[in-house]
Amino acid sequence: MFRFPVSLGGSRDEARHDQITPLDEHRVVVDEVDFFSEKRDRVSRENINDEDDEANKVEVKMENSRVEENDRSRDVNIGLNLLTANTGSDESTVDDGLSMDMEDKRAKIENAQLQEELKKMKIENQRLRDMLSQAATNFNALQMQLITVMRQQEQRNSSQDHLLATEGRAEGRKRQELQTMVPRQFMDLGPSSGAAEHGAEVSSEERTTVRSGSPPSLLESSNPRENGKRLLGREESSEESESNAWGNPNKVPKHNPSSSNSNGNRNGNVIDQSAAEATMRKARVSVRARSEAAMISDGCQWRKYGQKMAKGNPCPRAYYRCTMAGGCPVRKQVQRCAEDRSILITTYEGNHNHPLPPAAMAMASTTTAAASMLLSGSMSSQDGLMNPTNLLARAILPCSSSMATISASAPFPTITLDLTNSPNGNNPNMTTNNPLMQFAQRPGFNPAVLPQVVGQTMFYNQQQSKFSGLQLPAQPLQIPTTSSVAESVSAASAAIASDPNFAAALAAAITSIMNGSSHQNNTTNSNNVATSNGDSRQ
DNA sequence: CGGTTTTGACCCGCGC
DNA sequence: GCGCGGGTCAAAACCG
Repeated sequence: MFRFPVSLGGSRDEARHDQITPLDEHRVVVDEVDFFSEKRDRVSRENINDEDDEANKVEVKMENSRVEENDRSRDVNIGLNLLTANTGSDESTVDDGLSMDMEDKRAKIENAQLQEELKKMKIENQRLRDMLSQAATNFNALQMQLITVMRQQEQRNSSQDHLLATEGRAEGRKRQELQTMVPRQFMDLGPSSGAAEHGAEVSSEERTTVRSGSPPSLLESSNPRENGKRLLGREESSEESESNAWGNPNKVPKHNPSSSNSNGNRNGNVIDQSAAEATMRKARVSVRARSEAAMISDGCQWRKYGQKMAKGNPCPRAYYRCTMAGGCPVRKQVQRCAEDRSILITTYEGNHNHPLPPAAMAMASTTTAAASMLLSGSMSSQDGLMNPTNLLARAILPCSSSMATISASAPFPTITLDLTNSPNGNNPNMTTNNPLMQFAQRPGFNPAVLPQVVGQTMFYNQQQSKFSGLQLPAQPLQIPTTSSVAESVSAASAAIASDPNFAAALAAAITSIMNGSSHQNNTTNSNNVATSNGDSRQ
């Protein structure tokens, strides 16, 4: 089991953890558990030698092989020096005073050698990180292109259906055909594509407004509270559309007939869509982790804005808001588990509308991917059978576990990622059958990084999810954990990429998605998950 | 002095 | 309608 490093905490924490037993007195408390501290420390250490590394970095990017040659040449030189030192040490039998000097020289040379190696490792580390970042960027770009193409295809299909529907109304002999056509539209296109009456037009409108968020009028009309004093407090800027869409996710009515009234040209299908997207915005990802700290560090900056005593739990629940960017809608709740107070439950809600530092990407991607899986599973059972994400989930997560659970219970669909699994896990065999678990067993695997790979795939499907209610399958998600929670993105990605089982599963899942894509639509051009979830409200 | 935390009050949804 | 619980606000206190 992973034990988080601990350090002395402040008086505030002592007050918060008044439940600590005397047996725990010898245990020190930290302000924060930093899952990614190792990574950050590495970055900060590298910054010390930034000037030295810069020149090398340039050369690394230009020609890797040259770097190796240069490094090799350095090694040669160092070796020569060492040989000289050794020779000197041989002479030490003659003169002890000289021996001391030579020992010092050798130590210095070794030190220099170690520093050289350290520098090389830093350079390589940086290069790998750049490569990973570049790969992720390329992947996102390709993903967006794919989504765009598929949107265009679906738009054409919608147009054809729309044309047929119009003709069907004009020609009575085709009505029977039309009756079979319209239901298919609902089934294939989903609420997000607009109903048969609107077809591609609505789809086009969505594409242009998906990033601009909800019309302020909609928010005002649907939420009288926004007209009051609370509107003055924050997210008052209509330009911050994303924050308008996400700023008050809880304030979006679950069933919002007024929204359809405010958009008089929308039909009932859009109402379903609105409700579905309201549900989407309410999706939460809960992370359970063992921690003595008051809050896990996920790389983001949070501001506490409230604290409440939750019923049935002696520990207060703290409410945090992301302060990395103005108007960021992401919030999280932190509470200790009532049964096991060493477990910290952090519930994330919303998606960031701003760039994240690398240290924050892991957790953010984790929650996003988990929410994606949750949401993509929140579709009708009929569609769920054809849902590639379900196939993906089956491929990657073939066996059940209690490590993560999906809850459709009101008021919010929540997926819980349990990172507290003990060594005596519930089912030790599940690691042998599950490629994900297998590669997760590797040293250096960071469970928080996994969804950066898997989640990207899920993201695509998230955009296509049809919400006809929360008929969530009992499809637990397994996010395993190891002792090396703070490992780097590079190590995990390399492990992922090098695992043939995982690669096969992922390839199969992606293939499933591609094959099933012709039946999907309503994708967005945005890779900003913060907007993709929240701004498509109509 | 600006940002954060604390904390009581308020609002809203939901169940009875 | 009322009470309860969850979530949020915002003024005051706190902190670096």
